[in-house]
Amino acid sequence: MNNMDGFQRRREKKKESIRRAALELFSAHGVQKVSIAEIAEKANVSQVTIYNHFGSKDELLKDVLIQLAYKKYEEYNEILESNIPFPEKIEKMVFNKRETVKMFNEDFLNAYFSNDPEIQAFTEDFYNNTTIPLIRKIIEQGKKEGYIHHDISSDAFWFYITLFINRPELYAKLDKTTMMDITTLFFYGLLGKPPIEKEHRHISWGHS
Amino acid sequence: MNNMDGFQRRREKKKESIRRAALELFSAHGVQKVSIAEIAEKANVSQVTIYNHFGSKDELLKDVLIQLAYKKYEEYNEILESNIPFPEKIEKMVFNKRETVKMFNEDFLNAYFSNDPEIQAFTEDFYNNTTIPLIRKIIEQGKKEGYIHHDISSDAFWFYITLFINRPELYAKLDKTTMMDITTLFFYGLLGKPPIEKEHRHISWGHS
Amino acid sequence: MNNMDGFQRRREKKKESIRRAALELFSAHGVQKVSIAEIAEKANVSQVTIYNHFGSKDELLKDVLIQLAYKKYEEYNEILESNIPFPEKIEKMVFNKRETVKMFNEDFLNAYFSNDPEIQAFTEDFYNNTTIPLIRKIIEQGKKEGYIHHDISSDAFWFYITLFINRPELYAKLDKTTMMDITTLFFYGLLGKPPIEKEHRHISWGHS
Amino acid sequence: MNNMDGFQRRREKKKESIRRAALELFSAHGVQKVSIAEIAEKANVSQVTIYNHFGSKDELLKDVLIQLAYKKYEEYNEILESNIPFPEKIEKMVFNKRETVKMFNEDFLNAYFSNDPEIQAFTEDFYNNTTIPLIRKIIEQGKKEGYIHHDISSDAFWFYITLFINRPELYAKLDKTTMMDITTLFFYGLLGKPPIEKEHRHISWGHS
DNA sequence: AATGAATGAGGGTTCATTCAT
DNA sequence: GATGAATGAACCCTCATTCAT
Repeated sequence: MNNMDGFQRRREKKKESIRRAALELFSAHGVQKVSIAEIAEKANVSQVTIYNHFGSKDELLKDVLIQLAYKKYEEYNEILESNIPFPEKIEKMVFNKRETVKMFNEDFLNAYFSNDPEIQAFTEDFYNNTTIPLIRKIIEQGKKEGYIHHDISSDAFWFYITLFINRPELYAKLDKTTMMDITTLFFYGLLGKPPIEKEHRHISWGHS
Repeated sequence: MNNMDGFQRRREKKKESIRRAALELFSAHGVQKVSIAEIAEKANVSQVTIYNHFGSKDELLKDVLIQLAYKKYEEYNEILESNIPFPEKIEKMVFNKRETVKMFNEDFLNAYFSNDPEIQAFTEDFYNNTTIPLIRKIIEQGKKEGYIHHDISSDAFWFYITLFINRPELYAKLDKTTMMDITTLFFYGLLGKPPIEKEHRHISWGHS
Repeated sequence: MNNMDGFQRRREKKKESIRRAALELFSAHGVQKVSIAEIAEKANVSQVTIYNHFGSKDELLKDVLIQLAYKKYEEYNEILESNIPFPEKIEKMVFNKRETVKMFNEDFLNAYFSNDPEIQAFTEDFYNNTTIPLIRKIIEQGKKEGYIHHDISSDAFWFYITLFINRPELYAKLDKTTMMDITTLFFYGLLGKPPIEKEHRHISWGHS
Repeated sequence: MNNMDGFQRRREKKKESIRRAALELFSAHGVQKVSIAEIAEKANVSQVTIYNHFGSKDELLKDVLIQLAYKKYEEYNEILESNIPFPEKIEKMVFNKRETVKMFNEDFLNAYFSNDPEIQAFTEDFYNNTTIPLIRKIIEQGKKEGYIHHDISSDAFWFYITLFINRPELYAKLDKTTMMDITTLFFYGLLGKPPIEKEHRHISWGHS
């Protein structure tokens, strides 16, 4: 039993290190430019070990993406459940400079796995059972606290959010002031009135 | 001379047909997935002809991108100079379902040509001499007509615009109502007040 | 001692199950197309167990072939010793639809183990001490009973027989009438007179 | 035009040299054991050239087989149309030590291309339109001249012939006397009467 | 100027085999 | 003795690019 656990743990550790290497390289250079050989080297295993564990490059990619999806979901959920003001929650979700997820967006998935049934099933399932409930929670909270206009559909909200989310590599280049301007634009749009005192933005926001 | 012109014209025509083929394929499948052989076939020339005209795949890509940059600039400039209300101008620029330009964004360029001096030079030059003046014109007009809040920096404005621009493949999937919601969000942000009558949005917009 | 026997028996059982799996797969798909992994799976053991017992794929193949040789010999010998008319014996040997032995022919052996001394030694030894005596017995019996023409050398006889033997996968496709025609051709050749009553062929055969 | 011919001729020459190399190697070592690299080396071209000309290893194999089929057919047809006695024709067809065709038999084809529609279509077409008419011609001639017993079906005849045909690598090892014995067996079977004077076999054969 | 032919370098994948438990 | 994990070598194939006409 103990032995078995040891096996399993080791196995999972190695798989995890392969996943991590793959994610980093995929994110940095794109899926196609990264060869199995590179991943193997970065993860300190032989190429074949990757095949033994994941079957193929595509399977590895799928695995990485799925793991990532769950991880992201938990991150967001944790933020949502936390005890900070709503605008700050949104800010954390949207503008947080967490790890790069360049590859994790529908565009990419659709382009890469155009007809893969497994990925389609997962995507649909994940969207229905995980993403949508999460969005609903967010919107509910936002509307209840008066931070989201009640006329906006959840589809539109999600789409809007998605444009801003997951772009850490873009935000990384911006200076602080611009970043704050962007945040303002996010909340108030091109025409919206910016808060009177930028420095104390969070305080000045209240139930409008 | 006349003869030469004929030659030149033919030559340019062939180059153009190669460019067009390349752009379409690159946009549809991504730069890496498209082989020179495919471009050659689509453009009805031999592979070598592409090399004769452009030197290499990367050079071809650069050429395509640069041409595209100029074309896009002219499109935007034309809209700006036109005689329609400002919000409509912005809408046209941002939400217009023109041809796909999936590949034409800084992300992509940086990822692909990480250290290419030529592309860096072009990018910088184009940004300074073309993009910035354009943005400046837009902002000026927008502020003068009261459509853009006067505190927003041009960097932030540009960044914000960029998030929405060039996503025709995303907009294509949205229904009309959602699309209108997005437009509202774009102008007023999450917290902003949406127009009273959605159907006559443009009319209702005025100096807030 | 008893324990040891138990061990031995188990061991031999496992070896046998590996042999059987290997033979089936080799016969069905050819030696090269079958991987150790497949054999291991079919035999319900790990790949390493195969190596522990047989040393290598080639050794396993040799082992399988040698076992098969002995088995076939015994089959033939048994038929020969049995109490049925000579032509029927021949028929049983030649046209019997026993298990497939596609891989067990000199062609294959020579091709696969071109220079393997062990297999050469075995082949020669087996041929001298087992095949030849068997053939001799057959011919002797056949000539004594008038079923084989006395001028035919044993080499030629063996060669002739070999052409017909071990082709169960070919015979399987033939309908009954054709099969009988082939048998006739086998005994009488292209020019030979076929039996008067096909249905009672065996009866009609006699000392010509 | 001339130029075109030159191109075509060169191209065909190279393809032919690849085909020849492939055929030799496939015949000698079996399809699977031969790598594209080996064929390329033997044909004095790069591996890629093979791919440019044939597309894949399987396509190359198909091509080789199809070419071979036509060639063999012509060989046989030529013999059949020639002006020599019937038994000699058969002998030439059957026992001729032409090039090796180990790989060219239904077994092999079926095993290798189990479900390839192209090869199935070709096989069926070739069998119906080429093989069968040829056999018919042979049988007709044979029966007319009294060399084939009139009760034997053409299926059986073809099957019988096939057992003997295309085994040059086997015949190569036999001494002359044995070879003649085999020939006798082929014509007269195990029970048949051998010709009185082996040396003048051909002469002694006549309308029985 | 344009093309058909040819290629070196590299990528994903498989397999027989060994290592470590 | 048996197994899961790991691997080096090799294979088929693709691609950007060059050669020869």
